[in-house]
Amino acid sequence: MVAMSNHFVQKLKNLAELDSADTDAISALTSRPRDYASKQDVIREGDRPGPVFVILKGWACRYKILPSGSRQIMAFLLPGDCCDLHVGMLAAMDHNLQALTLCEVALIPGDRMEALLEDHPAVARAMYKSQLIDEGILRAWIVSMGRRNSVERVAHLMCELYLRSFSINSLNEIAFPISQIVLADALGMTPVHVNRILKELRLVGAVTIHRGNLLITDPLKLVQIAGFDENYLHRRKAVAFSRELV
Amino acid sequence: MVAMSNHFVQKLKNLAELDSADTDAISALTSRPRDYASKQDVIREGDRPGPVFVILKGWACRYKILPSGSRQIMAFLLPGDCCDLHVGMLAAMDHNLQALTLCEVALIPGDRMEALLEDHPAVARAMYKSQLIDEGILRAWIVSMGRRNSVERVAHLMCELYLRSFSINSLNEIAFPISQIVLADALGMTPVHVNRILKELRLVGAVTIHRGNLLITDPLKLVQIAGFDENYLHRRKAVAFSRELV
DNA sequence: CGCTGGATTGACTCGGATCAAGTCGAGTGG
DNA sequence: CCACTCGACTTGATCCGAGTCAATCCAGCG
Repeated sequence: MVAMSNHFVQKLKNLAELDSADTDAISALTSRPRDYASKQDVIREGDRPGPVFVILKGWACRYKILPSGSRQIMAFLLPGDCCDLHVGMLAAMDHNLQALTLCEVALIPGDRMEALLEDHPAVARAMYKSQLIDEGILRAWIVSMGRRNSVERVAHLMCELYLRSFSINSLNEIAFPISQIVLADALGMTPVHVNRILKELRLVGAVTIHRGNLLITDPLKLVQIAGFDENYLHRRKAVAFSRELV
Repeated sequence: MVAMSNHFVQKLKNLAELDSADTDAISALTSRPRDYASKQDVIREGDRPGPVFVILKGWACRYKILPSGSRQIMAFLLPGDCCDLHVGMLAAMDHNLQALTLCEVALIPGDRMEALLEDHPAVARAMYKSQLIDEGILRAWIVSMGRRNSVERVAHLMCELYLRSFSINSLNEIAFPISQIVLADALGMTPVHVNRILKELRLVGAVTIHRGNLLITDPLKLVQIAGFDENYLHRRKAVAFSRELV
């Protein structure tokens, strides 16, 4: 089977040495993706979890709605990202998963996933590593919410998303398909304030957002504003920002 | 081997059906715990991760220090909790782990842990489930930081810690061995404000803290203030608060 | 061509931070 | 046994970052 290498394969290859048998097995499991429209829920809080979701194209997010009606986004899922391994063990989802753009999502049944991990130890290693990194990202998110002010918070998220999508795109400009409203829900701010902060970052020449793209005009400045340390992303070879850093 | 059942065993038993061979294997790996003094770091950011840590007695936390010097706690570890499975795969810790009280910690070497998971599938299931729940707790923490005000945030944390330590203690009162300063670092607030909030919660008759113990005087009120929904803890049989809830 | 959802900007408010004292309790040593 | 110290707790006064409320602008689209 000669499958086009997808973002998922690409990501796992960055996490462990995979041979062609490994990548073929992965490709086979992700060959029949399903489409989700922008703003469509992939799975909802309370639902019984089934297959493992793998985002092949587009952006998605995890979120919760509070009694008050306000929403908090706890994670962005980029192409190549996958949702919780072993979710099937839980009785009910404790949060929602939603497509932020048109998404291509592979659904891997729990037993097929188990078999994959069993038969391909290198894939298992990559998946476990990926899970560890995801946890690190959650922890970094908590740090941002707790101890960074709004400019720092916005800048930090941009740094993270830039590095996470670096493998896909070229330099300094990445796809950034999220509205200020979504950004506000992710950062625990109001859309109004997000708007002001973006303006500020634009005025100091750090970044600009144009037609769904994020252009980092001054990487070093952005990193400094954010107080960004990429160690929590556990990338093997640090290229992007680190080149700019001392 | 007739080992005293410890909190770790107890916790895993709540997550999966374990036979005596399973529990014996676990006990064997946790029989030589090491002591850590209060405020002592167990492992530091940047360190190469080694064994898996299991908290047998006492409280610990994960935290990060920002360039500004302020600290954010991202997780509390209670007796029975264990740190990341497979950490050994990462090159460096991205956060610190610290004892909050005198702690007894078991150190399980990576290969012994691998063998345990391999030979005892039920234990593996319990561990994976535990990891999923820990992630849910991180996500709930993000929601608190992003969208709850300080009273709600304090109340929510109390609800969570109460339920998490419920298995150990009896009703309405739990050990709560953390200072207001630590609480502030966990909730992204200042110690001064934490103090005021605690006073407020005391005055409305929801909770009191006395000599390192948390007494929940009005569980229903606390739950209402927090907007607490315990679903993210994925407990099999819901007893505690839910009895009070409609 | 009007409708709609996002982006933008201004005026005003308020929750929580900051600054500054002062209190309390557990050691600790003379 | 008491004075001293040190850390945590408590309280008040003031300040500021971000929320709230309310218009307006703008682009895409049916």
